[in-house]
Amino acid sequence: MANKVKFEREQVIRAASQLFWEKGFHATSTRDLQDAINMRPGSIYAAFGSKEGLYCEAIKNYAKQMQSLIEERLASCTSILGALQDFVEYVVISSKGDTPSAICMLVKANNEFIEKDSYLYQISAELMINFEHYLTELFALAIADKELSGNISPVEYARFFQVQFTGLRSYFNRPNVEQLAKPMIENMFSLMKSL
Amino acid sequence: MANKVKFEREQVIRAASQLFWEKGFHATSTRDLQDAINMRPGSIYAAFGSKEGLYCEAIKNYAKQMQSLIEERLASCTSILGALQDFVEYVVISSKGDTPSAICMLVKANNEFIEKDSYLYQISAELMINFEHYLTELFALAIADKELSGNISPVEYARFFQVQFTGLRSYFNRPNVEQLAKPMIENMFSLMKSL
DNA sequence: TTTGATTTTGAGCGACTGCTCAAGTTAAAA
DNA sequence: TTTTAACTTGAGCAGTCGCTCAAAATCAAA
Repeated sequence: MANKVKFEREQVIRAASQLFWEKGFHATSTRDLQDAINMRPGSIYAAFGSKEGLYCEAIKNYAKQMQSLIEERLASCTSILGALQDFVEYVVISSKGDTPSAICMLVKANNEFIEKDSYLYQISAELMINFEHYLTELFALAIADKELSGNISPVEYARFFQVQFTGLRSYFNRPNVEQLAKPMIENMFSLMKSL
Repeated sequence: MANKVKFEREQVIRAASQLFWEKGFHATSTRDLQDAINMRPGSIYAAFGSKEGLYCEAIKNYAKQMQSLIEERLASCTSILGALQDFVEYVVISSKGDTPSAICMLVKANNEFIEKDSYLYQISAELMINFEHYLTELFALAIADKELSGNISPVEYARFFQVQFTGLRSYFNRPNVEQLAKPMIENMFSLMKSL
């Protein structure tokens, strides 16, 4: 009995994610979304409940995609720091043209949702904390592999990475500075190795 | 002949600036502004032309205020780096409670206005470049005063500062990390002195 | 083929947006 | 005191917002 859903959920969420990442939550209208994911209001609200509900799936998808970018590079690199540097260079430099924004979607969310007890703020904060935990594990491995000194703890490396990475992405979200990216990323990593 | 304006322009712009800084441009409605600056639509549009016009004045005011925070500290400090560290500590730690957002208003603007040829994006980009120039001059003085090695150029110090500062403000725009701010800022400056 | 549960559609609701402008108020000049 | 140009007011316009829901379309089971 019954009918079957005609849209591909994963692919709809990815399309929505791109739009939300580019424009932010407030500046993205439900009409924009309808066009981007090719669904009518009724279907969208049946599937996701609200604009917030769809955004929620979208930002979780973003975080997952970010993590898999690292995982791909860990699989093909010999060193953890090499994989991370590859990742940073990809995000800040190579992917520049195909990406909706230079700025991390989690950071954008964190900036946009000012009510700290709102659901979407808390989701974005949680995803950032998860990412820091993920990085902390990686840096613990890097210390164990003698890639890093271990003079500071894994979580301190993770914080250092987050500050640098966020700062760099923000810095390169402006025109006419592209050629500075490579050397500044190299500085970031040589600095980290000297800690 | 005629009547005189009854509002104090500077003070109105400051109030608008606070609101825009907190909520961003899109999420601030003209009704919100009316309440915040205690003016009716007719007067606002006579004085500033549009919501954009008022935002423009507001963000310029923000940049000026930021610069005078540094200047105050330069006047009362013996060293340039000491003044800058004071400034960073004030912005990231001390002012936390009285401030509409932990994030720099210029950075927020840069994130929000995605059309790179829009007037407001260009204003925000210009103000950031001005700030970098200002920092560059300060670092040139710091090198001349032997506070910094001069192994890298003043503009490279300025870029380093911008990346760190933006990254830190972003990092501390979340709950339960306050006690990390002081040591991380100290690391930032001892790192800079070791470059 | 018919049935009937399920999904899709899109007109349109009530609220809110940025903004306008005719009417009212003010105060310096006559 | 009267005049009159400048300023303030707020009802309300045209457009957009997030979202609903009755009607149409779809397809597995009977």
